[in-house]
Amino acid sequence: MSDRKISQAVISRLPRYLRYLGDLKDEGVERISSHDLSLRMHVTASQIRQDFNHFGGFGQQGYGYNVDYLYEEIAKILGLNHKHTLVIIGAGNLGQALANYMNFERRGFIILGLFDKNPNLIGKSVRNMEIMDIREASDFIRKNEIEIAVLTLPKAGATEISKQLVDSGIRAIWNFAHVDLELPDSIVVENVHLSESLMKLSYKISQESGEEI
Amino acid sequence: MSDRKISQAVISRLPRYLRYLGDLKDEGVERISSHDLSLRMHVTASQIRQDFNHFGGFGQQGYGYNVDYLYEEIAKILGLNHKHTLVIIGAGNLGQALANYMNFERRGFIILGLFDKNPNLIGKSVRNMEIMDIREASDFIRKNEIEIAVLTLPKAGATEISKQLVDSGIRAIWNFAHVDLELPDSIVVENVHLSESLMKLSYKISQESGEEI
DNA sequence: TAGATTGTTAATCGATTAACAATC
DNA sequence: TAGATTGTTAATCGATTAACAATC
Repeated sequence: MSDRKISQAVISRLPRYLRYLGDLKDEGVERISSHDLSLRMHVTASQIRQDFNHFGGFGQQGYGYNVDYLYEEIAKILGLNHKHTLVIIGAGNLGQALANYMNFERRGFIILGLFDKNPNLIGKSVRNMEIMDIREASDFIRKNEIEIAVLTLPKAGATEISKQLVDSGIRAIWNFAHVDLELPDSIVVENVHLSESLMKLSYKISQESGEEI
Repeated sequence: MSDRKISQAVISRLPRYLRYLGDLKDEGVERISSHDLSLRMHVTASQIRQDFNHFGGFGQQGYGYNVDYLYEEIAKILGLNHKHTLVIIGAGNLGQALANYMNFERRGFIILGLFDKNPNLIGKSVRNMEIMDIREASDFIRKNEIEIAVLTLPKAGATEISKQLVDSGIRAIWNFAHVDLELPDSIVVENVHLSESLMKLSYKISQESGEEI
């Protein structure tokens, strides 16, 4: 299926394409040219065509791209045609917020369990799920063949726990902890470092302020 | 101060440098060479030196970099030597989670208000702050000269509200809504699109599965 | 002084954009 | 058929890596 090694830059743009194509679908638009899409997205038409052609070309000369078809194809490339099971490790504010984030379910990401080590949280109910003791996580993951672990716990515990998760058969970690996890290459890690994002914002503000110098 | 237009790639790496330097400080390490840092961070020493030299060079031949000094300099570049005031627009799960995220305060990001349009949330207390009616946001921002707005509300309202915020004098938006805001160039926008991050994770999982083909 | 390591220039690599022939 | 627009090759641009002279 896959023409090995699509660049990270291309992958990062796919979800955004999907979003715009979803909007077009909602507007009832049936087909779109790379040119018209480029105007909406503020990227070059050339880049759009290059990106799509990494996966074999979904368009037709003289016509453009069929919106529905292109949407489905990109969704498939992103693996959104499969269901994904996940657990949330760390049921603090962020973990609970993500658990309540309904949109994930819509995309096929099914939350099956929440875990924490804090006795005050264990047993508490979030979205009809009881928060479980983190010591039960390994068994749960094995039994339910969980694919993804969402790591929403403090830096301190993250490295240690991530190794246990991998030993339990987890295949991917969505990491919100402020550490770079060192795990076998076969384990997929996607980082969301919120504080780093906020620092970038801060940098840009400084630049704006100093502009007139 | 600034040698105009540092590339986005360089900026994105600065917070990570800061994190590693913080760890080194905690370990009591006084100085480090680009080579040793490159081993820890899994990047090339060349890139490290290039990155730092965009800002004028913080090292010394034959010695390396002083950890404390380098840490302070990068923090300054990122604008972390100033306090930043912010409000959270949208006090749902995610908004509340961010409000409770103490680490922001430690970095000088001071949360001064939370707003929502949901009457069930207005008046509720989060971290000793009462959630206010979103209709009061403009006045509040003006009166308190708020710099940053954190947008944690559904796609639907985001575009409209973002314009009001800008009219009220907001200078930067940390955007968690799944839209690309179209605002004047002088307004700083930093996006955190969680669902796009999750899709990238999903893509990588598909790649891993198909690897043996 | 000799050794280490930076700052910086040059070489390489990869990603983006431009151009155009193929084709619907 | 003529016009539109893709798929794809070639040109450009930018970012990363390598190399080394400067210097602490």
